[in-house]
Parts: sequence; C-alpha cells; structure tokens
Amino acid sequence: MQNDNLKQEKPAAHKGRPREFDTEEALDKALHVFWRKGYEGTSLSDLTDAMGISRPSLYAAFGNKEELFRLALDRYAEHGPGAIQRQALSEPTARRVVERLLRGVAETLTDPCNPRGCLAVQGALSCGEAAEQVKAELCSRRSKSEAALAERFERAKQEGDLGKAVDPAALARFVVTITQGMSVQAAGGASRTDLLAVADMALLAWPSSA
Amino acid sequence: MQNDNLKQEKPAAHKGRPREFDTEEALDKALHVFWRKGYEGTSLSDLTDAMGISRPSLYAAFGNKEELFRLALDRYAEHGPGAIQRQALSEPTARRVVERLLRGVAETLTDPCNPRGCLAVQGALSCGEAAEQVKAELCSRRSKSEAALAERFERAKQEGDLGKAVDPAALARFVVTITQGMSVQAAGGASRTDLLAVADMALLAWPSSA
DNA sequence: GAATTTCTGTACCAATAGGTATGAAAATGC
DNA sequence: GCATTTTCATACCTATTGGTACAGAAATTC
Repeated sequence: MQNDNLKQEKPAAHKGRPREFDTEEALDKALHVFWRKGYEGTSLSDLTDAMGISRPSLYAAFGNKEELFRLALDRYAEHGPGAIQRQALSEPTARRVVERLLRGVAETLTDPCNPRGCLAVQGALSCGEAAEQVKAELCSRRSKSEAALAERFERAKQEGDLGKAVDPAALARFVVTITQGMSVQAAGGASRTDLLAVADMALLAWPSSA
Repeated sequence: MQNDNLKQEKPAAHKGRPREFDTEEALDKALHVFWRKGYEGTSLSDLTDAMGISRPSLYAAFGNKEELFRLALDRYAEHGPGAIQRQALSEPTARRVVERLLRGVAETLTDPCNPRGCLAVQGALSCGEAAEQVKAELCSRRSKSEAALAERFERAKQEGDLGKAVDPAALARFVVTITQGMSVQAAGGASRTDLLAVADMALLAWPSSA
C-alpha cells in the first residue's frame, strides 16, 4: 500500500497492457442502460454492447453484473441526478430545501438526455430472488436519503425555522413520497411541466403556510 | 357462438376431461407471484410452482406468460386493491373522494395478506425489451386511473364542489402521484401508520382549505 | 361400450442468461 | 531483447428462460 505515484504526470503508468477503454465512460454507458431497463431487465449483452467492450473486459474491470450496478449507482448518486438532494440540503431554510428538491427532481426526472425516472426507484422495485440484494441496496439508499432530509428538518426545527408541532420524520417521508411518485409519473411519460405543477401543489401543504 | 347453457345448473358441463384445478384460484396465486416479483422477475417455474399446475396446463388455460399477467392484472383491478379507486370515485364530494382514496391506498398497500406495493406500479416500471408491452399496458392503466379521477374532479367543479380556479387534471395528477409514491414507500417497507400520515399531510394541500 | 374430447405429466426444444478458460496482443522493467 | 504483466477477443461453459410435442389418462356423448 505504499504511495508510489510520486511524479503526478499522467494517471500512473501501469505495468501491463493498458486498458483500451475509459472506465468512467464505460461506467456511464452502463449506468444509462441500467437506468432505462432496470437491473433485471438489463442483460450482460446489453451492457457490453452499450459499453463497447467485451465480456471478459467487463468482468476484469467491474467484477460482475451486481458490482457494476453498484458502481453505476454510486456514479448516479454523485455525478448524476442523485446529487440534487445534496444540493438541496444546503439551502438555508427548510422551505427552500423542499422547494429546490421538488423542483430539481421534477427537472432531472424529465431531462431529455436521460432515461425517465429515478434509478434508485426503478432499478429494482420488485424482482426475483436473483436481484433481492440489489433491491435491498436500493431500499437502503432511499431510506438514507429520507433520513438525511429528516435530519435537516430536525435542524430547521431547532433553528426555529420550522414549527415546533412539525414531525421532521413525517415531513421528510411526505416529501420523499412525492419525489418517488414523480419518478413513477416520469416513467409513465409525464412532462416536465406536469411534474413542476405537482411540485408546486405539494408546496401548498407546507406547514408554515399558516 | 350459440348460447347453449340453457340449464344454468353448474358451470356448463364440458365435453372432455374436466380441469383438475380451479381457474380463479390458480389465477389468484399467479397474481400474488407477479405482485411480489414483478413481471420480469417472475419465471414460468415460479408460476407453476405457486399455482400447483403443470406448464402445459398453464398454457392451455391462460395462453402464455403475458396473457396470464394481463388476466392477473384484471383480477387485481376488479377484486383486488385496484377496486379502491372505483369505491372512492363514488364518494359525494371531491374532498371525500381524495380522503377515501389516499387512506384506502395507504391501507391496502400495507395489507399484511398481500405483497407490499401496487402491481400497476411495480409490475414493470422499467424493463428489458421482452416486457415493453407489459410496461406500456401498466402505463396505460395508470393513465386511465388518473383520467378517471380528473373527470371526477371536473364534475365536482361543475357541481360547485371544487373552486373554479382548480385545474382538475393537475389535481388528479397530484393525488395519483402521492399514491404512486406511497407504493414505492410500501415496497421499501413503510408501515401503515407511516402511509396514513403521508395521506393526511397530502390532504393539507387541499385547495378548499382556504 | 366405443368414439371423442380434453386435460395432465414427462420430456424436450432453441435461445439466452450470467460467467470463464485460453491464448494472442501490447505495454512495462531490466 | 527478453521476461513479466495486464488486457483483449474468441469460444465456450452450465443453468435457466419461455414455450411445446407427445402419449397416456379421464371424462362426456352417442
């Protein structure tokens, strides 16, 4: 585990034959396939075709189908639409957090460059035994998102930004439920305008509107 | 096509060897498997095991996997949780329609006797080519549900039961989005209490609250 | 009872699933 | 230049997929 990249020029200078494809690029292709077809609906051939690499290359670089999915999911959460949540959480008030979250979700779910809907929702909502672990992973990630939002509301409550009667966990669940519903709507072909209208309507329920 | 069941005693009295299993019962088993695993996640073996019949019997009685799914979906819509919508639509006011719909959905989605979530949502949200038609069918059914609700709101508007400024289609989309989000929540393990709280919170956004 | 009709079980089908063995090809360090 | 190391492409593996052919069994009708 010694740190041997002393000269930081070029990635590293590996020993053997260098990889002929860009890992990030290939992962991005894989992400899009999973996103569009779901975990079970995506075959190895779908993946290798889209990534432009051979099957053994895929296994050498990414492990197997499930590990590849997890890597794609990580990428989705960091560089893709999953990043909205993080951005939203940094807004100054709870209300602004929700506004940004709902509108941001409405927009990214209907981004014409991407498949419709959310990978964390459609990736494996229900599935056979073979995909149970993937399904569990997605459930866990959704729960974590929800928990992070609840925590943010908790803080807002302490800051006096949210009424004392508000239940942060329940409010977070409500907001997340809307985003998940929007994901289903997007998968069904709802337009950006449609989803933004849903977001606005949800904001009417905001506790501090009184 | 002559109507020859003159004596209505017993189903009909077929000619050849009678079927050894009850069609409705077998269909119900199939419904539960599809419900739990989704269309793609369900294999023919899963189905025959659960239904307790052989593969040729399944094909003889139900056509093929896709037709069986459609039949199961019909059953779901008529006798299963899909019936809530119909019940809710008959409530006297728009507000009561939504109340009954949201609470009813919250309850059935978490019915301990059934798989968590909604077949029309999880059946095939994203999938491979082989299931595209099933996915389209589910989308279409969800759209029809939404349209029926919009129509109910339109009527409510004419009856003066809903403000003139309200957009029936948008309101219907909002309500349906909540139910779809609840389906994702239920699939993720949310409790009945959790979902009822979501339903109540959604009702706070009701237009006539002003 | 014979003929007919329909169902059931076994055994099978081609296609595809996810995953690998193997040897050639291309880069490195010495 | 040579050995080493790693990647690549072809070709293959077993298990499972959705779907059937076929023969025997069980019921109805005449």
